[in-house]
Amino acid sequence: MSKTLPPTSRSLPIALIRAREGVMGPIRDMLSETDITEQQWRVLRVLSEYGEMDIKTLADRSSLLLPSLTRIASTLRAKGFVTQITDSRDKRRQIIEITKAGQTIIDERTSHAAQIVADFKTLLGPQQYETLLDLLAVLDPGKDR
Amino acid sequence: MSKTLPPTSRSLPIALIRAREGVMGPIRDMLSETDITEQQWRVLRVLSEYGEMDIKTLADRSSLLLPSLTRIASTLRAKGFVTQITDSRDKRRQIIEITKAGQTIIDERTSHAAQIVADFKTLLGPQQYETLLDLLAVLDPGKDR
DNA sequence: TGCAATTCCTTAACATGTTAAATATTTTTC
DNA sequence: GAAAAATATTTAACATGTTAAGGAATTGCA
Repeated sequence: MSKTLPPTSRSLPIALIRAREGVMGPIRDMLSETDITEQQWRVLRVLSEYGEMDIKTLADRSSLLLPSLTRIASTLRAKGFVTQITDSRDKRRQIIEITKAGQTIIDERTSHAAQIVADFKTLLGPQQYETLLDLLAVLDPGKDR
Repeated sequence: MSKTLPPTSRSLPIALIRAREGVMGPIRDMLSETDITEQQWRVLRVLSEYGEMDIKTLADRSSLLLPSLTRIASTLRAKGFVTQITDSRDKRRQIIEITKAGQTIIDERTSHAAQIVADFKTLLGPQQYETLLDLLAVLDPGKDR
């Protein structure tokens, strides 16, 4: 049983952070033309893909913590990109839905975003790209979702 | 040329975030026994590994942005885990060094941290663990460091 | 040499991450 | 059927992420 940490250059947490920086760079560049953040983009993407849902499910699917999402939802509401209503059957629940304006944000940039994804697939090679996603999924604490 | 985004469940940025959550979980549990954060731990680790350095190099090696590190350094200074002095030859430069107390924080938890790393290596298999680090390195924007 | 460009770091402002506590509503239990 | 337990969300407080601007010191070059 080793008692030595790997050099920080081979540290898994740091490697994950740096890889994320690398991937998010071009995406952030794309989003800089808009007034939404990376997280707001993610939320709109999930809403666009699945349709309306309660805020907890939304947090889970967009990998955000609830307190963050509460704030983000309020920002997106102010920008007119989502609506938020109280569920009539269970008044604890907040239901979020993407608006037409929100959907437009997604539609106008889907092609560009897809190109960025394609570039990374090319960079790694399609095979290794899939391998990477599979390996990352093993580390996902909520993979039983 | 596809114009469709992958489902968010197969999105590389999201997969990276979730994997990071999974890896950081046990590390955060470990750090919860202390009063330092994950980032503060990373900074102390780098300082312990490389010795004293200017704050910019430290930011680079610990994958933090300079404004964050300015604050973190000030926190660590207040806790007595690092010292910070102005370089006498180039008075723009701030030199950070880990203190004995800071080194103790690292030493007392290295074994536990190494065990966490070992567990992930076991989970993935040593082979695939190396593969994962290699693939992540390809995405690292600063890999020429 | 003197000043404009560059470099290093900090500050500012706002968004998100993270944990804990608070609030409101529903469900359970006796 | 009312108090207790559980659930869904928000609020609070503090740390970090991110981009832009500011301040101090050094460098480059006319």
